[in-house]
Amino acid sequence: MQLATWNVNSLTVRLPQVLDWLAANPVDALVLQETKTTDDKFPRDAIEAAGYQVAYFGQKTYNGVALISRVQAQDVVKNIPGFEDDMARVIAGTVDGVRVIGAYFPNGQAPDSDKFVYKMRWLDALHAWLGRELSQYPELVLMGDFNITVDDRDVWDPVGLKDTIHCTVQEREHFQHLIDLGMHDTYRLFEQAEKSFSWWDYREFAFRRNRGLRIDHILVSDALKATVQSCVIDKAPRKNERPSDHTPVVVTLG
DNA sequence: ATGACTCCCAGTGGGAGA
Repeated sequence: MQLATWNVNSLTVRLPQVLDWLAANPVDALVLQETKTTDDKFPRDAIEAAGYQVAYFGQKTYNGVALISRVQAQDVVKNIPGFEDDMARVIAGTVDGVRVIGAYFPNGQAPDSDKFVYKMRWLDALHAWLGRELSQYPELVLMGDFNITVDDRDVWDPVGLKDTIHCTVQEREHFQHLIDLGMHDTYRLFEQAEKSFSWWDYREFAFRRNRGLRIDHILVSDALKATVQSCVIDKAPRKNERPSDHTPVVVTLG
């Protein structure tokens, strides 16, 4: 079973690239972030024509998530139950017996901002809900754009970016709290090249210079850990014309 | 450098992303 996550930075712009990518990478499920489109405009037909089912939860201009899967996802949940939020950030569903949660974590803007306070509140709510989901669905995958670097290996310039957004101690503590529930960062279960990132700024030729961050992650529960065969970042779509600033991450479960 | 690039909704600029 293969699962993937991709922040597409507008599905309207990136739909052809998503369809091309799925044709070349026929994964069982793909979660998207930053679809930036309302549900009435979601390109459902094009995705179904490619042989996939889809559940989606969007809004105008910002955010928006989708869960694309070979078999229809069951028991779909949108956003974090009990957490009041006007942003569309989470979609969860059960695919082939595996609970799949796709999430677009808040950016946080800057450590002293209101948006950072919201990010911390959102992370608390996610943690509480993930605990409940794990007791109901032991075989669980949490993946998406976390907007958090796990440690300095995930940062192109850890000295220059120390304590800036995505690299703060508070964000990394929240990530560790998720791990402490019995989750595993699948990328680090394997030997990986140094300076491996999933996002590069559009400016200053950041991709060409490999000035990036690893902020897109795939976490699996204890029950799935032994089945993980690989976790790879697919840099190919970042080389497309009009690329997303993020590139897909793919996990293979045996 | 409170920049850079891209997307969106707007509308001949500005917010947000990371």
